[in-house]
Order: sequence, then structure tokens, then C-alpha cells
Amino acid sequence: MGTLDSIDAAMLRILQQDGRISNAELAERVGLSPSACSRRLDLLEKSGVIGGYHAHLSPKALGYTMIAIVHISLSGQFAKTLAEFEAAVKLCPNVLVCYLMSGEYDYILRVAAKDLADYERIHRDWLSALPHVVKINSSFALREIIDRPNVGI
Amino acid sequence: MGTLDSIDAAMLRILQQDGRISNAELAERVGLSPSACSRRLDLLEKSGVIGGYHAHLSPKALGYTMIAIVHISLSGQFAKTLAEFEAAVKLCPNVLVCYLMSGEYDYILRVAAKDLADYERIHRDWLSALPHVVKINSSFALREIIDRPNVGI
DNA sequence: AGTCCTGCGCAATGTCCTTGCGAAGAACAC
DNA sequence: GTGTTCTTCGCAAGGACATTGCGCAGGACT
Repeated sequence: MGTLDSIDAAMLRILQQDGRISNAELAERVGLSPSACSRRLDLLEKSGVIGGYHAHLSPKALGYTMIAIVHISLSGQFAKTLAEFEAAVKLCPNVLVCYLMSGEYDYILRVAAKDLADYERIHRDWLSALPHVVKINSSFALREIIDRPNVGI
Repeated sequence: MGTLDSIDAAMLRILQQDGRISNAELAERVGLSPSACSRRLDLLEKSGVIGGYHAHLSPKALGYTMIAIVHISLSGQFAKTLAEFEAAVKLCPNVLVCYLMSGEYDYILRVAAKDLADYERIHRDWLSALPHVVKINSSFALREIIDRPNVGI
């Protein structure tokens, strides 16, 4: 992976905002010919700097208006315990983010739900069913202040 | 905004995974002609179901290997207090996510840093400088289990 | 100077996107 | 049943786009 120059950074910044921009327009905006731009983009993708492209669906438009942050503690920190928990949590489509954490709780989850009844269902059918869980603590997002897809480069 | 049929759902599912797929291939994968697919995609974008497209940059490739979850309490819940805090936190490029929360803490943040020294800098120059903060609690992600861009549809 | 190497622009070719057009089918009124 | 309207489809054409080969320019090093 070569180092990124200022043109690469400009390309990445634009592609973060509009992942479906045409190569021709991207080239124009960074001051390159389309061919040079295409080759650089190819390198950025192959080197792994660009991990992929995703459509961002509006949670509201799909009815997902509720975000819960869930802290979870397990009964132990054995590798097998963690692995079983992680395999199970990956199956729940409502869990958007899951981190193994340092600190008081073992895992932190970001869960999307359509409404409170939907969250109750998720809590009952999925979260409570996760193996080795001894404590679940749910907080609800009252408002979203920031939701950036990527860190600024 | 019209309702989504199964073809729309299939398109959204594919575009979540590969936001830069060509219209021709997308059409083929959902069993439509390119023209019909293009028109449906146009509707999905204009209706707001698709909020946009973003390149997903690899945090590792950019050197951001560290994710911190930060809980923050303010000195009060007055509208003015919240507004000033939120305006300030939006300026920090390392803050990827920020929610106003119910529960023990007022805000929860997801912060990207390059390493511990970088996090120390962010904590000192940005987080500690946020107005009305009375308590900051940082936990660090030891491992990422799930990071979905969108909820499954 | 000579050589190597990287990155560029130009050009060509094949592919793709979009829009106009006409048709098929569903829903509905008469 | 028949006619009307609305939606959504496929087809076709023209204009735009992506990609690849090629040659060239500039820098690093011998």
C-alpha cells in the first residue's frame, strides 16, 4: 500500500460524500484526466483503503425510528464464552454495531428498532436469548447529533 | 413515498452491499430490464429511502485503529446547554457518532483515534474542552464484532 | 549522458445510462 | 362486457462513460 498524496485524499473525501459519483466527474473535481483518476481509484480499492461502497438507507423511511444502546455483561471472559456470545449476536439483524469493550461491561451494542414494541420483541427474542449474559442495560437515543460514516481524513 | 415491493427490497439489499454496482448488473440480479431498474432506483433516491452512497474507508488503512466509547454528563439539561454542547461536539472530526441519551449519561459518543497518544490529544483538546461537561467516561473497544452500515430490510 | 521508474494525457472501443415510445395488465365505472 | 385510466414494463437509440494500450515527460540514481 503506497502512501496517500493530496489527490488521493481529495478523492477519498469526495467518495465518502458521494460514493456513486462517476469517474469522469470525480476526475474533473480533483483535476485529473479520467484515465488517471480511474487508475488511482483502482489502486485505492485494491490496496484496501476503500473497503467498499454502500447505499445509506434512511432508517426513518424504513420505519426504524428507535436506536438503543445496550450494555451487556457475560458470566465470564473465557475465550469459548466470548466466541459463543459473538456467534449468536451476529445473527440478530437489528444489531448494527457490537464491540468487545474494556471497562465495566463486556459488550456494547447499537440496536435499531421500529418502535418500543419492536424493541421489546428484540429484547425478548434475541438479546435475552444470547448465551452467557448476566446483565443487560438498555438506554435509548433521544436524538441523533452526529452519524458520520467515516472519520474525516 | 410509495410502498416498497419485493423488487425494491432486493435492490436495496444489493445496494447496501455494493453501492457502486452498475445499473445493468443490478437490473439483471433483480430480474428487470435496465430501463425499469433505472427508473425504480430513481424513485428510491428521490423518495428518500436511499439517503446517499458512501465509500467505506478502512479505518485501519488510514491508521485509525482505536475506537473509544465515551459517556458524557452535562451540568444541566436546559435547551441552551444542550445546544451549545452539540454545536461544539459537531466540530470534532474524530467523533463518528453522538446521541443524546436517556439514562445515566446525557450523551454517548463513538470516537476514532490513531493510537493512545492520539486519543489523549483528542481527549485533551476536544472532549475536555466541550462546554458544560461535568463527567467523561471513556471505554475502549477491544475488538469489533459487528459493524453494519444499515439495518437488514 | 544514460537508464529506470512512476504517473500523466490522449485516443479508441466496448459498455453503460437514460429517455421516448408503445404495449400489457390491473382497477374501476358505466 | 366494454371503455378508460394508471402503472409498470421492455425495446431501441443516442449520448455519455469506463477502461486499456500507447507514448511522453519528469525525477532518481549510476
